[in-house]
Amino acid sequence: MNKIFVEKWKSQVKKGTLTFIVLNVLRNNEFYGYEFIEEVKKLTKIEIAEGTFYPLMNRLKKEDLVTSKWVEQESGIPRKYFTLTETGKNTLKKMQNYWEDLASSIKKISE
Amino acid sequence: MNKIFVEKWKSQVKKGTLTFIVLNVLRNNEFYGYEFIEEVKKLTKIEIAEGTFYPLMNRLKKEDLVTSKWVEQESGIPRKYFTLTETGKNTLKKMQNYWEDLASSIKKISE
DNA sequence: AATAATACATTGTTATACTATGTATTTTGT
DNA sequence: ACAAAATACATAGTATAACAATGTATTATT
Repeated sequence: MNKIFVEKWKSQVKKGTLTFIVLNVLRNNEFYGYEFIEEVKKLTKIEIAEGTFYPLMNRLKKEDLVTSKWVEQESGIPRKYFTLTETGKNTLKKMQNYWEDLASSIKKISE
Repeated sequence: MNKIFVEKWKSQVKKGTLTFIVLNVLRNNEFYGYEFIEEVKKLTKIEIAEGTFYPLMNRLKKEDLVTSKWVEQESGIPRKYFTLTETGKNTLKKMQNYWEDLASSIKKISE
């Protein structure tokens, strides 16, 4: 309720951006959820709440952009690994085009 | 309902991004709504629906990031001009820091 | 005279990130 | 040995913002 404007704004910027980040990071690598969140935190300083990540991945699965498989561990809880599908790769390319336009436009107007 | 994934995603990416664009464009210029929408379309190819713009500006006014004044025209409908406040300028700087981090992070992971 | 363009505005819908919460196992600290 | 923190997945409810649709009114175009 009392988050300041910039914090609320950051949360809004993540809408859509997170999907783009997820697909980008999965482009060349397989990850499981917990690992993914840690990885993105290191790479980008962006903190993805677990309550954001798992529903997001389920949406992406439903849209057939990613697949997942359970991998049993020698010890501990099984991990669910996510991979990009072909549809996911193609969709990512379209998103990359849009993002590049957007980022360069914003760069232009903020100079 | 039947918009394809990428179109829905573009709409989501605009959340937050539009606020950032608005504040950036108003940084050095005064604009009225209709003019602003046309200007952004030319500068960035981004189409801001009027039903997005006016509620957005009202939010920014309520947050004291922008002010507005009506300007009567010699002919035609009066125009409502928007200007950044000091709070708006300071807020914009914080947003710019975040955006630069985000944009460079995304650039990094998409290579 | 009709249509498009200019100009501001509101209502209702939809999508998504977040908080809070829950389950369960393993590792670390004291 | 025991408590706390970290690992790992998951869901329910809330808040926010973009958009479509619609509305009012004036001016320019054809």
